[in-house]
Amino acid sequence: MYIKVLVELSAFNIDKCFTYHVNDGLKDKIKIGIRVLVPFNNQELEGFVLEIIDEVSDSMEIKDILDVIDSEAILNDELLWLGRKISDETLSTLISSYQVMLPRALKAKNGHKINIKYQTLVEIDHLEELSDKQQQIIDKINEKGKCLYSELKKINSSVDTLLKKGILRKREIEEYRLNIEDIPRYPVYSLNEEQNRVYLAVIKELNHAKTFLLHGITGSGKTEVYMQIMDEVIKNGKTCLLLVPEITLTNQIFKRIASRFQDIAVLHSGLSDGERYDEYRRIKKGEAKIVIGARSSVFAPLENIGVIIIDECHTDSYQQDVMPRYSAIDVAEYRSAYHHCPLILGSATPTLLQYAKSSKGLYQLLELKKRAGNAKIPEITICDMIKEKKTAKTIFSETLTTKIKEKLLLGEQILLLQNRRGYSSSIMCLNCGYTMKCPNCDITLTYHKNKDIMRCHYCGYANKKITVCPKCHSEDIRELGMGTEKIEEDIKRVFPAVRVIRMDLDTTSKKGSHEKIISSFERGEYDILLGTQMISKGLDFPNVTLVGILQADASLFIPSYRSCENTFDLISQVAGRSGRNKRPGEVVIQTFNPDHYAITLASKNDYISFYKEEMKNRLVGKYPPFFYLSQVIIKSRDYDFLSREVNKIKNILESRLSNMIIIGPSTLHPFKVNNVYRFGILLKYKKELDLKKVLKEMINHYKSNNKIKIEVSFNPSDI
DNA sequence: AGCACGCCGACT
DNA sequence: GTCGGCGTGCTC
Repeated sequence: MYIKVLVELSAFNIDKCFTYHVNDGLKDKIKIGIRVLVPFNNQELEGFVLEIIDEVSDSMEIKDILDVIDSEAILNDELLWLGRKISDETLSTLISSYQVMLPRALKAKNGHKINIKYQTLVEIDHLEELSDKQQQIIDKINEKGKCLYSELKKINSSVDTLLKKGILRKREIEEYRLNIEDIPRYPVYSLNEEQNRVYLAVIKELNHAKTFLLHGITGSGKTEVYMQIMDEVIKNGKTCLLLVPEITLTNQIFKRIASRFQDIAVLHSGLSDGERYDEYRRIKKGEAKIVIGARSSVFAPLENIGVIIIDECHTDSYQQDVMPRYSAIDVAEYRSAYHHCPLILGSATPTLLQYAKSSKGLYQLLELKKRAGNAKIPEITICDMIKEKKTAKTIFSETLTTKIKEKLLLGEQILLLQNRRGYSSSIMCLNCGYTMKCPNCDITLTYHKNKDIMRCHYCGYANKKITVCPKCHSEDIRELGMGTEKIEEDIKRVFPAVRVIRMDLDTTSKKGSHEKIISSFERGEYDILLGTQMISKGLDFPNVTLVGILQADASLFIPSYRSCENTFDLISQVAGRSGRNKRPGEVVIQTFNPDHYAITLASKNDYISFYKEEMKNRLVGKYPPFFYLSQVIIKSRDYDFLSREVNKIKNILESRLSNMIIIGPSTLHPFKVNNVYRFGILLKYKKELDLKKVLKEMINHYKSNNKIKIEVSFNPSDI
């Protein structure tokens, strides 16, 4: 018996099956989709079995596999197919496409072992005449149905005697590490007319692979609609997959859904490897009816999927920006086709591309234009910081300061958004203008005051803050710009009695800290939640009646064709956190550009006008949705070699691709990450034609050259 | 001569 | 990715 094995290494030149021989001892254990251990270039590597064959034709040297790792296939037919599809569509290695679908415990990778935990269950085998003490044990088992050995042992030690006599027997069962604490009860709302229309439209298509765009303003009750659809799906004996942008949201949404449904699994980056593996096994065994999770949960090994829902579908966290550069939304479409089930994309601010697709009829548009219940749309004030600047001594305008004081008196809560973490955005010498940069990356270091270090937000490099300029030896060093850390300091200065909690990448790096911050704010232990964009999406705090956006311009002037869209999204989303309950909400937007259309239209909650306005710019600039925009990324540690090669690549692309606007090569930002230099070539096109073929050949041509790496990012969100 | 280091091709 | 083969260049 011979097998074709895809080994664990992700490089284009070995991303193919290698043939191995299986000796008779291991023959019976071989299945397609399991992992095996194989010798490979004087190493031992793990790999996936993709094919089983009886004979080999030519006389190449074939080695024996060393061992079989799994008893059951970890890649089923659907996942095997999905992996091939993703690798074809995104020009990623096949192995990376399979690895990304699996929890760390099941990836083909030699080294780390993540165990399954077991518990010992005690069951009754038969009955006999027993002593009182012994009878106590039997009664306990009868009462509870099943009992753990450890529990019984606590009652009295006769359990061991009973086991020895064979009256009781032990059985090992798998233990799941994730413990769900008490789930609060959430009310079941009946759908209003608008919601009901959406519900019925989806229900009608439950057996079809149809994609819906649910455009519902913030607070319009999308979650309730999702739940009622899921209810119907489960009644039909099928399963549901719900994707949310990040961990912050998983827990909040999880609690709401868990209060109504059973058999839910969660998958997100906040879980330990062990917990994640447990959740994965529960799903695989069919014990979970609903899976809630972030991007990679789109690969959850659910069978018989009845609906896939992607909440906040405009979010760029559904795009992975390392190999395989897939979009969870695309993958969801593949799976919806496979399972013949609907896919619902929900958002208050769909991307222009998504909305354009719905106007073209590629997605069926569903709308929710009213807030659910009696909640009102928040009142939004735009605060012109040019006028305010004259009087204000802090980053807080007078308007915002007054409103914060008001809300504090009323005992209501406030959300403040500052989309930049750390203390200051950079450190500069005022004498010579020198700014501190990361030695590995082409990026200015951010000052973090509480640890008194300067940190690179790309590679994590950290160093003590300088007091003397390394260039001119001046001691006139200043911090420029403001991050959440500095704002927190400011808040404490301006509002001394206020209880403020900060939520950003730095305060949420510990496991479980997301949940801690959110629930303590929810319980009213703090007045103000200050954070980066991680507080902007989906959170639902009934007592928040004021949202302040401190520097709304920050996202407006980053050099991206999507900066206006991003600004509009951010304002709309965070504004939507205000006044979600009985009391009306307010929002203050601080900006130096009070007349910018992204800001004025967001303040009026006018998505359609923004869409129309922004579409004009996209047409003029030949940007999506009018053109596809993709990027060829070329990386090397060798700067000279790279700069020569990128021009060659551009020339080849130009000669091979017609009907395409080719821009570049230009340096990516940051140019250098972890001592690897990076160039990008932009491709704008209306029709793909033979783009993938040409790019595949390009990758093929360079695959044996390990000095240079080429990757392609189709429709990336970050340019 | 002896070996450390970098480059490069190959890996079933 | 990482092993080994080979060449270069430095040191004993």
